[in-house]
Amino acid sequence: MARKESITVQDILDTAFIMAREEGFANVTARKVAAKAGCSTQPIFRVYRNMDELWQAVYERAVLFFQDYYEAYPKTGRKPFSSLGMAYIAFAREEKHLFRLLFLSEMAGRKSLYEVLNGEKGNVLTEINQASAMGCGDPQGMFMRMWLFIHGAACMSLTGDYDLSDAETKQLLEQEYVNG
Amino acid sequence: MARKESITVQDILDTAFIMAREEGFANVTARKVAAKAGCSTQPIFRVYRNMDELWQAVYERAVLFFQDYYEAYPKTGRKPFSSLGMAYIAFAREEKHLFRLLFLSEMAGRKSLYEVLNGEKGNVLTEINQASAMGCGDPQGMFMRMWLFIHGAACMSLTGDYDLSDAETKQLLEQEYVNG
DNA sequence: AAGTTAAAATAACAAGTGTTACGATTACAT
DNA sequence: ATGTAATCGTAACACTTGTTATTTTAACTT
Repeated sequence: MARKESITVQDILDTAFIMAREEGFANVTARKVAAKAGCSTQPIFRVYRNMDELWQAVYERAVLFFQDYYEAYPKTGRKPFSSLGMAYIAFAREEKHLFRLLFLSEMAGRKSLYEVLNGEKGNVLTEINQASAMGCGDPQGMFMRMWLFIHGAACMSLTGDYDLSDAETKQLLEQEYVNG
Repeated sequence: MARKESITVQDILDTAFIMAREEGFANVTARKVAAKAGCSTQPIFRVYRNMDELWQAVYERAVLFFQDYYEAYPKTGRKPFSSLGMAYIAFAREEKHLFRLLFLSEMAGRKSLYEVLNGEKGNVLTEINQASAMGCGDPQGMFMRMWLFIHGAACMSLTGDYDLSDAETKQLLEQEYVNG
């Protein structure tokens, strides 16, 4: 019979994802992943047809990672979009490489912002309904305006051009909501 | 005496800049620039010590290009930051590769947002003073909040997640200013 | 113990990168 | 015309990339 596999799909995907997270997506190359996983490049191509497939898997893992990050983020904001926005901005600050991959890359097969935000839980819809219930006349437009604001803050944090503190972020977000 | 030069610094820099603009900064390689300029890679290394120097020159040219773009952009907005913001968002839409390079890259020697926006003309200061003259209590804070909004819209346009029309942009920007 | 078979390692290929060594070319002074 | 010297093209080096061919290794059946 055949030899038992010593490097699993999980080993490879785990390693590749950690590298994407810590060193950036561009560093997820066949040889570098193999080196970090402690094997040759061969097991990668047994499990994945080619590097594109591995990259796609890493991307999808990053989507799940973000959704978990949001779930675990403390829900202190009292206004709609406030917690979602704060989680998003904190994610940009703390997970720069993943943020770039998810929300700024030109990767083929990239999901839309809406798809990534929504996941299985439908966060955006929840917030929009909440805004509507709180008397917001145009919750869709509100979401869009809020999100421009949120995405702007996230990107500025990324480049270091302006990095809001959590308190500032919260205050600005809630103020922004009032103004809508 | 020596042979006369047939490929100038301008030839190389022009070619490299056009490539950065049309094909993206990552495609500005020695061989590709040479091919497009119709010469070997040798003239590049006569004029620039190495590729880093050429890339730096391309970057600085992009900064000037943006500043000219803003100067030439029609000043229809009646509120502070409105025209600057519209020009910035239009730039993101029309010059995606240059926008990435200028405002989202991790390039070494990258200027801060403020430096790029200000240039020699001091656009930001002008707008802040104008806001102050129009009775805005906290023009610095106003600028910052407006800019989060503007940058957010620009980045969303870049990724195609949400592309505002000029009219929408203008309306939102002026509405945002009122709310500040 | 020998044979089978899949997994993993080694090594190579082809294409790309920055960079450099080396001639050939060309323009001018002599 | 000849010499000089800088410019440019050719070719190479050293390195990286994805991918594949080949060999070695290991596990189980017989």
